[in-house]
Amino acid sequence: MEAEQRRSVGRPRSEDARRAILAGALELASEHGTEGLTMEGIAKRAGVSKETLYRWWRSKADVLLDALTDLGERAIPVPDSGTLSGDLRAFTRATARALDPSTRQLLRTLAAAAAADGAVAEQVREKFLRHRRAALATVLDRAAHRHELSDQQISTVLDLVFGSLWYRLIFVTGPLDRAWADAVADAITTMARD
Amino acid sequence: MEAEQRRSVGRPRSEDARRAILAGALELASEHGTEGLTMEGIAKRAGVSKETLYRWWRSKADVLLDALTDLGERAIPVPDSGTLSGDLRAFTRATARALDPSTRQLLRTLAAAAAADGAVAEQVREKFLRHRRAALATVLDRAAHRHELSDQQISTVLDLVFGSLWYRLIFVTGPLDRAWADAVADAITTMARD
Amino acid sequence: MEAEQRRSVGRPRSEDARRAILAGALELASEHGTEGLTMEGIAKRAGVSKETLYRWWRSKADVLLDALTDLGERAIPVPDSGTLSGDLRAFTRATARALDPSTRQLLRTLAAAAAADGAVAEQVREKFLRHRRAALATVLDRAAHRHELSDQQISTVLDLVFGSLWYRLIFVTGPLDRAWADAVADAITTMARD
Amino acid sequence: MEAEQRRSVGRPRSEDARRAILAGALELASEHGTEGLTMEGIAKRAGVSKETLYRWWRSKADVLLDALTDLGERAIPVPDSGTLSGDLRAFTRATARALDPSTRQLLRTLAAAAAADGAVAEQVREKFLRHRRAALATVLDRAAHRHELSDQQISTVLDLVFGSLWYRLIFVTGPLDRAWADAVADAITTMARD
DNA sequence: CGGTAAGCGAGACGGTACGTCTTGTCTTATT
DNA sequence: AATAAGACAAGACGTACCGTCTCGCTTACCG
Repeated sequence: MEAEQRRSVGRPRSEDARRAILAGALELASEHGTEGLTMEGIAKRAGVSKETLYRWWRSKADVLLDALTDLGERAIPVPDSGTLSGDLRAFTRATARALDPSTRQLLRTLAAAAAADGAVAEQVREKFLRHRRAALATVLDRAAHRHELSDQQISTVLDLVFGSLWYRLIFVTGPLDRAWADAVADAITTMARD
Repeated sequence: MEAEQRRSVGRPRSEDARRAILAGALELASEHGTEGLTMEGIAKRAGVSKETLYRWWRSKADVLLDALTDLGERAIPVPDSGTLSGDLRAFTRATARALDPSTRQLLRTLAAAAAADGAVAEQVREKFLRHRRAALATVLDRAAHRHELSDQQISTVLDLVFGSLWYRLIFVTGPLDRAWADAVADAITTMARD
Repeated sequence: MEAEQRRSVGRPRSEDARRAILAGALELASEHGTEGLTMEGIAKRAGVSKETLYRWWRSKADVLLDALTDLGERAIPVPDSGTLSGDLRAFTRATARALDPSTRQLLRTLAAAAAADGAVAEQVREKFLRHRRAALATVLDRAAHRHELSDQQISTVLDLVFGSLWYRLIFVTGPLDRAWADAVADAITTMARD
Repeated sequence: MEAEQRRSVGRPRSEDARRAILAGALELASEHGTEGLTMEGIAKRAGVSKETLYRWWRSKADVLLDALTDLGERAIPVPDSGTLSGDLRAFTRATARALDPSTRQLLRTLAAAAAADGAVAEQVREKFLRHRRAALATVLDRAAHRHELSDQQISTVLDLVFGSLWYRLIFVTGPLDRAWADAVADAITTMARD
């Protein structure tokens, strides 16, 4: 509807440029982190003029967020083993498995941007964290229906699980491996068992 | 010993400059966050030349960490109410109480620096996080002795509690108030009750 | 001829656009000089797309010259008082009188373009200077017929008179007023009197 | 005096950088004219940062003028043959001889800058034209003492001679060679002869 | 009278230069 | 030897025009 109503006037936006920019931003953030992520660098990597970059995005955080949206909206598998314990383990293990080095660098860059600027933090919440939280919330809701967990606990558990994850990611207080996944899942399960 | 052996030749280091720099860095980080924290700005605020700044510190993160060391080493009260539940509540509540707006800005700036650079993350861990973890670890150790908690759970609980804290601080997923303090304390207590 | 041979197919060129562009260019050059004369600005002022501008003119100098053609081809009154002295005074005085502030700005802009680019200089010569030189040459030719002046001197005198004019216009070494007009006319007259 | 009072504090200005910048500006202006003279290009050619450039000069016109000052202050030989005719010929011929292609390009660039900006025009007058006018004025003064010329005519003659020169330089209405030099010198001489 | 083709507006695009800012290093004279 | 003062090379910032491009719409003519 929107697209049809907004009959395009003028040269249409280049989809190639858009893709190259978002891909370039992801690459730079993955490879060189916050330091390597500059508007100048993104433009160069994408073979695009700065003008074009600034026409569509206000800042590098804006570009990065847009680039991560796909990744953010990618369907997150919601395990359903019938027990909270099983579901939690499946979720945390899958999460740990997804964290290859370049993804970690990417997420650290994102965290740095969020920590540096409240407006970015809000965007990260809306465009990125929300989907992950929703996936885990589904699991927890089911557990609540089975009376394995109280409703009030759900949001606290969300913070505990994701908090632990980002905390380790940012400050590297320990590995984010299968051992971590199981420890967190077990801790929450124990907590839920009353 | 060290000081006496290193018989100083030439002009001694200015203690005034050192203090002014660390104080200035804290102010700038508290007031304007990552954006406002520049080596240039710190030097100006402290009435000191950039040369002096770079002679003693390599980067702004280095200055900030040094400035935060006092704050980091300030004795953290370790509650002892006789129960894990009481101690946890006391700890989380005290923590929440300490988080006035400027401290939050400061900690967010610190988190941004750590997320951006692994070397900084390590320093933050060693010089800052360690003390807080040690304080909470003392509480948890006591609980372990009373068999309220298993030894393996301790490090997981540390991550859960501090993870939740920094997660909220960075992404602002919710307030860090008394309600948060109690919810986290209760969750951990429930978990420990087997 | 040309127009009839080139039987137009398709939409005819917009005369409105052409006029608006030339008028806009003159205005911008008069008001803001070289600085304010940009293709972007001309298009905007004329309410025309850059495409249209570039379709018909290659550069701003091109537009400006075209815009000045009317002014260049406007009949320049050739005085005929019967004496070289009278004719010269009439010519230089009329010239000085025509130089209101916005015209000066315009001519300075033209001079800047000519000085910056030899191709533009040639165009200025052909489309603009030629007419003025022809007018003065007529006066001088008559004087030569009356033996007030030798034929070889004519081109030198042209350069002296117009040189003095542009020199003052560009470098502002003095006013271009009636005093100047008379001084130049008298100097040339004296020279011609052998 | 000045230099001794202004005891330098801080790192002294780099004389190498200054020279490289002025030389680079001259080269660029001589080789590529107005088009090729950019602050970015000067910095690059001089192996200097833009910061340094902007620290000492506000604009390219400012740099160019500074670069031309040496050339402007270079002693201009004042001929003294005893007759106005001889002196004038010597002066105009020497001037024409000095105008090699790269100098012409340079002067055209200067004229473009002056025509484009009144403030630059004033600077050009003060720092550049003044010396040339003074040299010719000396010759004319001598002629006035010999009663070959009236005092009032002097400034007019200055404008006529230099006007003719710059007019040909900018608009290329004819060559600036020995023939031009003699024609102008003769015209002025004739004029002076009453 | 409907097809065809150039003109036109809108505006995106890759570039280049602008003038400013911060970084980390350096070179002085002073303390 | 440490300091303040401040110059320096490097390079990113965000903006402005450049000249080109790609659309869809308009306006004639020509068959």
